[in-house]
Amino acid sequence: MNLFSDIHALVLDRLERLVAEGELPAGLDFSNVAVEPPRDPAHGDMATNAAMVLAKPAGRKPREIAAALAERLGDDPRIASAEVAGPGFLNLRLAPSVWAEVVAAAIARGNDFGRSEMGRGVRVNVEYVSANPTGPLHVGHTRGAVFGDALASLLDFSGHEVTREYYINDGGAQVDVLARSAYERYREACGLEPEIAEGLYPGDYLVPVGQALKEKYGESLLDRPESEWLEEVRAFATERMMEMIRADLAALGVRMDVYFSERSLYGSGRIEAAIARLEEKGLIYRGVLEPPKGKMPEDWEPREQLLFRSTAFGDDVDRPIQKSDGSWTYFAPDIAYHLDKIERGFDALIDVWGADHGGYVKRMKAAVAALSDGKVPLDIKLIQLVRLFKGGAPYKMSKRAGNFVTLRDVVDQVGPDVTRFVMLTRKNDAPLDFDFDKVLEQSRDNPVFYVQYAHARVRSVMRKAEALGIDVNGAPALEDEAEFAVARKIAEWPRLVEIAARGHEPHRIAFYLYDLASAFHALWNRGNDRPELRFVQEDDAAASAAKIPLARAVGVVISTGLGILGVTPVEEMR
RNA sequence: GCACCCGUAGCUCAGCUGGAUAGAGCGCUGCCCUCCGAAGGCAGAGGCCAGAGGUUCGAAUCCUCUCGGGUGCGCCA
Repeated sequence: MNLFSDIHALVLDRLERLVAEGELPAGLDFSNVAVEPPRDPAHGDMATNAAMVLAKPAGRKPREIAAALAERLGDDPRIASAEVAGPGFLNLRLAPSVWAEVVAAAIARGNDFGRSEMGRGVRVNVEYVSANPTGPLHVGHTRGAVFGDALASLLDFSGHEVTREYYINDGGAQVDVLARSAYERYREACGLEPEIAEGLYPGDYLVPVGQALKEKYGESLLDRPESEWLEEVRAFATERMMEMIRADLAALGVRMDVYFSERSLYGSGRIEAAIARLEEKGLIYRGVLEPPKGKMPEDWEPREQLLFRSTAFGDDVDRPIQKSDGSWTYFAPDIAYHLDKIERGFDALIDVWGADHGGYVKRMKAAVAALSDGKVPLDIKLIQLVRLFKGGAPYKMSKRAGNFVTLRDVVDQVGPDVTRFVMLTRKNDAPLDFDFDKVLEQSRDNPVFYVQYAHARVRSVMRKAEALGIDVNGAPALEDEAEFAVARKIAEWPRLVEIAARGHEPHRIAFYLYDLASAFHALWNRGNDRPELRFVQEDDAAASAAKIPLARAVGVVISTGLGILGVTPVEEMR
């Protein structure tokens, strides 16, 4: 039950009636007619802009149309009143019974309340994390992981068919560096002095890899040229890194459907095939790029390269797909990878990247547009930095990795639930401050606590009701304004899910849950002064039975919302 | 130099495919707690939505320009 779409449908029906009656001309476009919650509760429960949107094409004054629409809406039992206001808004007040129905519907549908059919039949691929397999995941990856995972869940909840995917960047020079770094740890394991040269990965996490190499190969790799061990050590170390990364993700509660290896594309002919596809469209040519303006590289010299005509799709310059030595740039396998996604039949692609990759967005969109003939949209979400604090002071740590704070450091300290929620308390493109102390604080200004506390209060009510033998399946009855405020918030949930899903903005769920918790706590606090508003009233089982459904519905929505964010709702606060 | 992101209360940030008098938390001011629903509650002050034009019934939101901050700019991914 989505109350807003129900009323929206009602408004459209009455507009059709006005057309049939000759009050409005035929052929009007109703697509911009909206039914929304008004900012000011004094304006009623819902407002529609229909009259203002239609005034011009209909050649009538907005307030006249609004008045006519108000009259036609009056015969629906759900509409208690319809008033023309301001420049032509129509403010609707709904019958009290409607809110009780919403509460009942939330309880009846449980964690499916708010589930949408919006994405029915739409296959979406969400690619996120995709960190180089050269070390443990750090905080930046953590935010991307949480965002991508919550977005995937949100899309699933709104009816899309979702695939969660990780692109393993195991094809470039960085995995050779990994191999050399692991080799030094191997030498160390063999009792030799490791030489961690400049540019190699110094982190302790490679020590066990070195030991494992010794267990597998003994000392047979010592004193042999790199060319003889590089490939095997690289494959071994990469596999170990991916095991570690998978374990890190698991600790955060992230589970991918597909791990796609960049390396698997090399030598398979698929990169060549992807480039050939672009070439058929006349988008590949040999040319020389202009040097970048303003910041001339020291060793710049004009060189002819193989270029992709990304400017045909809005990019600023054409992009190289081959280095001057003839090998592929990182862009080439990425093109092939995205072609693979297109060929797997996805209707929409989403990539989640760190904000430092922003300069790469246009060319990737250009490539996908070219390869899919514009049929498969690619949305790229950039994740801004996480700034770490502890007790208000900047936080630095280098336990395992040498110079950065890892996902494990964060999860071990505050737990996966807190980590996930906090990571979603900012828009993806805004920097996020993460304070190890504040996120565990039990106070109103900590949204994690505030939302969990609301859920715990609901559970507490339910436990108490059961202990007292109160019927928790009764019909809801609402009387106080604070109760209606909570019910209105609950009614917004299905609408919010669709808005958040449409915009690929999971943070909206977190903000909504905070608002819902806030309305719930306000009602709860009201019970301090007015005991008759308490959910459980020990001396009045009938009153309790009428009140408890609202609390229960709040619990349903909070647990559903937290579920989308990947956060476990708590039963009680400790 | 160019591109992308950002600029909203003292601080940190929300703000729905353009909607009415722009919201929340912190901080500030005032009132309220003599247990068992105060790990606080209620109320208030605080804004030229960076600035200037434009689009329209209507702009924080869309377009252009300016200013300020961040990120990136062949042979790293």
